Amino acid sequence: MTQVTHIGPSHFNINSSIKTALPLINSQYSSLVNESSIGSNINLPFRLDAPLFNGLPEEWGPPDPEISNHSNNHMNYAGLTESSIDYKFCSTLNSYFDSNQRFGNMTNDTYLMANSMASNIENNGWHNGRYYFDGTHPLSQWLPVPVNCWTNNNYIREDFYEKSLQEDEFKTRSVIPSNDKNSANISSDINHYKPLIPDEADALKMAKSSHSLLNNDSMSMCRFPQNEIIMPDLMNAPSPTLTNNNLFYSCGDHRSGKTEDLPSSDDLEQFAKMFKQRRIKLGYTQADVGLALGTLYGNVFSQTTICRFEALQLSFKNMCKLRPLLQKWLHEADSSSESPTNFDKISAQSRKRKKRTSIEANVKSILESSFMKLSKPSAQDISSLAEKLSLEKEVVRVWFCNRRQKEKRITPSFDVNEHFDNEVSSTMPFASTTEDRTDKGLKNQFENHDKLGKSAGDSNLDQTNCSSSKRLKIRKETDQVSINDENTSCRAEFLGHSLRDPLPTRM
DNA sequence: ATGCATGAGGA
DNA sequence: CCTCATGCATA
Repeated sequence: MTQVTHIGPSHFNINSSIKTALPLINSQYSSLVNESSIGSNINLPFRLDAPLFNGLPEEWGPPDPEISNHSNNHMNYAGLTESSIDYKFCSTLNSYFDSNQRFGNMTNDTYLMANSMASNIENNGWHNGRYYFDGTHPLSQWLPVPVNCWTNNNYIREDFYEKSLQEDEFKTRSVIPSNDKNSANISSDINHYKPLIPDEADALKMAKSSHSLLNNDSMSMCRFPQNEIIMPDLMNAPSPTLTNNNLFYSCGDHRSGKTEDLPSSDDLEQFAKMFKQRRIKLGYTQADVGLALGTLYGNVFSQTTICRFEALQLSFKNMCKLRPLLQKWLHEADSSSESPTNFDKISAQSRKRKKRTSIEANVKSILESSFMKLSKPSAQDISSLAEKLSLEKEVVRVWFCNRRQKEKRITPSFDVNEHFDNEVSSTMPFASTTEDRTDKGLKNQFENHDKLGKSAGDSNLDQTNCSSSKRLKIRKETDQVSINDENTSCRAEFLGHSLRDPLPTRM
């Protein structure tokens, strides 16, 4: 099922983006709810029936009175200027992007908002100096400012800000500098100001029971032509990538007209994340899923495999293969309100398995270092190594096989390497984070794919190769997006932030 | 969640 | 012998 929702145009009147978008969102939402299959995923950044203040969700709360005093702008809403409201909107979105449910629960309305903000930024001089540039205000921290202009207690003057936009030192600002003493009190928590998030069940209930609310004036207020934006299908379509110019999709590979729609690594990553989240919410274990796949589609899988899928620890190809199955299962599970089903145990146990040999740490590290030197040792290499380590040759051989396989996973774990990487990583500017590792792993895999793609005319891998390279590219863009880019400026931050900054605390 | 293992399919 | 998908058994 490909759910394509047309709304539009992409650049609807932004000056009142929220006010305008709300009814539109609501109408979108109501139609989404009719699509039972995805209804349960809906998660709005505010309650649909939230009391409105001046046309905006009241739960967004009152402003900091002190800050409002500083504003010499017309107050539209609770002391915030219209632009600030837009900004809040943006930060709300960022919070969503940031959170684990970045894509899993992101819904069309969110995309709509994102697009609204992007348009706003692009077309309407969104950052025209009417914002609060005070680091203490939750809204302001998302704004790009030159580092040297950022002070905690002063507002940046409009002209200063304008100027800053021209300058190279323009930096994104997603984290309040720690060397600013005054900012100590506003560190991480406020730094990721979070909107109130409705309880999911409530939101759904509300949505389902309030069609009237959604349908009447929202629709009539929606005076936009219906044909420009194509909304992504949340469950099936390639997920959006916020790193490129188009907010709405990171299309498959279109380079050769054939066999497209192989998911990109991003897609897989997002799907896996979403999948896990849903699975847990639905109360299934990894093992349950594996068995269910058997009863449903004849393909039983072990807990291990499901686990690895969720952790992106399979090969790219393997991930691609499993995804549709899991997707299908998710649909089933999502729609049928049944609790975990009873499953028929399949108990065909084949011949006895070799007792698992456990390799000692020190031995392992020797293996590891020899792997670094030579990942594919010859039979002789293996024998001699085996002898040296007093291991069975077969064990060593298998170890290398497994090690190579591990190397090819989408997200290889680097635990074993750490020991050897110490020197390298200590020279790196940042502590090694999970994300770093992920990137490293991904690159690794891509490199492999690239090689493979070139060396042999292996058509199987061609596609893999494409998406991999693409992904790499995207990654790179992401990395640079905040540095400088004429037409990205604000937008870049908006988008870039969502992919790179630490997860918010509350949720 | 992972380490060591199996077995199919390929050169 | 290798790669690849996959899983038992265990940390």
